[in-house]
Amino acid sequence: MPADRAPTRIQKKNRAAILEAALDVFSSHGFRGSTVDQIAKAAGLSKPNLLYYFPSKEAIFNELMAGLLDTWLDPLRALNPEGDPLEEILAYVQRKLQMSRDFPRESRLYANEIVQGAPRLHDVIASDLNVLVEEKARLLQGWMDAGRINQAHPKHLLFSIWSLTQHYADFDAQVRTLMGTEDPFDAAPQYLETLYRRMLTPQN
Amino acid sequence: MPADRAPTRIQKKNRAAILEAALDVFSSHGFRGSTVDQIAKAAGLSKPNLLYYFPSKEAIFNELMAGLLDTWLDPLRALNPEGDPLEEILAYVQRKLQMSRDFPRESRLYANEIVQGAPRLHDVIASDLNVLVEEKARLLQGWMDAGRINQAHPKHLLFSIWSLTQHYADFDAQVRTLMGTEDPFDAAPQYLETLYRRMLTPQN
DNA sequence: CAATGATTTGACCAACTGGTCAAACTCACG
DNA sequence: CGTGAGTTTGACCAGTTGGTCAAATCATTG
Repeated sequence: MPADRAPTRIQKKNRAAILEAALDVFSSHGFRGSTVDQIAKAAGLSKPNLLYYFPSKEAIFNELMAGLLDTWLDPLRALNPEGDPLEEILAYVQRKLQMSRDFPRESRLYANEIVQGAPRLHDVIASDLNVLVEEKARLLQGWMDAGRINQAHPKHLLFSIWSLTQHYADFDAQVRTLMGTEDPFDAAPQYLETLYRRMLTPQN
Repeated sequence: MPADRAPTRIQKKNRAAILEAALDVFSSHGFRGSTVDQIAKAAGLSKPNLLYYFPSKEAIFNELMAGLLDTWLDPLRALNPEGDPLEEILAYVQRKLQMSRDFPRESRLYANEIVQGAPRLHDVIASDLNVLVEEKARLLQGWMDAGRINQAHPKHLLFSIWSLTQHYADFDAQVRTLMGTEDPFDAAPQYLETLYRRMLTPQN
C-alpha cells in the first residue's frame, strides 16, 4: 500500500485508471457480478498490482460511490429558491437528462445498488440525501402554495424527475432497441419539457 | 430429472417452491449475485435436490423470466383502441402502478436484467416487445392526430409510463427511506393520474 | 551510480460456486 | 407388504474468486 504521503505520478495515474475501469465493470455487472481480475485487466494491471493500490474490491467500490454521490446530487442542490419556479424545475430536469446521456455508467451503478436494496447506500440516503430532499420538497411546496406552479406532491415530483431522466441511462438497452435508429436523446428533452410544463404551469 | 410424464404432487410443490425462492433471490441479488445454495435453502431443499428439478441455475432463471414477461406485458396489450383515449391511458398507468406494488420482485428482476444490458433478454425485447410497442405507438399517434389527446412522442410516452410506475418497485429502498412513515403508494396513484391528465388532456 | 523506497508479479491459498454421482430413502400402488 | 419408480442427500470435483506474500524490478534522488 502506498504510504500516506503525497501521491506519486504513478499512483495518481494508476488509481485513476482503476476507478475508471471499476466504473465500467461495476456499472455493467453489479458489485457481486464483477471480479477484481476483470477490473485489473480493464485498468491494464495485474490483480496483485491492483490490490497494491486498493486494499479490497469493496474499497474500490466505496471510493467510487463516495465520489459519485456528490456529483449526482449537485443538480438538485442547484435548484434556486430565488429563480422562476417553473424554469428552475425545467432546468433541473434538463440537467439530469444530460447527466443520463453523458454519465450513463454512473447512473447504472447507482441503479444497480438501489434495485438490490441499497445495502451499501442506506445510510447516505437516510442522512445526506434525506436532508436535501426535505429541504427541496419544502421549497417546491412553497412555490405551489404561492400559486406559482400547480399543486402536486413535492416528493413524488422529485421521484418522477429522477425516474424519467435516469430511465434513459438505466434502461438504455431497452430504450435504444425499441427506438430503432432514432437516438432517444433527440426527442427526450422536448418530451420532458412538455410534460413538466403542462403539468406544472399554473392554471388560473 | 423427473420424467416428462405428468408431474407428481411432490414435483408440482417443489418446482413451485423453487421458482418462488428463485424470484426472491434473483430479484434482490441479480443473476450473478445469486447462488444455487441460497435458492435451495430459501426453497427448503438441498442443493443437489434442487438440481434434481432444474438442470442448472440458468434454467431456473430462464423459466422464471419466460413466465414473467407475459404477465408483464399484459397491461399494455389491454390498451383498447375502442376505449376513450385518456381513460385508457390512465387505466394503463394505474394497472402498471398496481403491479409495482403487488409484484415488486418481478419488477426488480426485470430491472436488474435491463440495467446490466439485457444480455439474456435482448432477443425478446427486439422481437415480441418491439412489435407490441410499434403497434401501441401507432395507436397513440392516431389518438393524437385525431386531437383526442395532446401531442407527445408516443414511444417516449410509453417509456415515461414504465419509468414512473416501475420506479416505485425498483427504487423502493430509496423511495421508502425518503418518504419516512408515509406509504409511497398512498399518494402515487393520485400523483400519476394528475400528471398524465394535465399532460394529455387536449387543449383546444 | 548506489541505495532506498515504490511498483510489479508469479506462485500460492482458502473459501466459495455450480454441478455430479452413487447410495440411501420414501412413496404410491398392485 | 413388497417393489419399482420417484426423491433426497453426503461426499466429492473442478473452476473461480478475493486476497497474500516474498521476491524481483523500477524510479528517484543524494
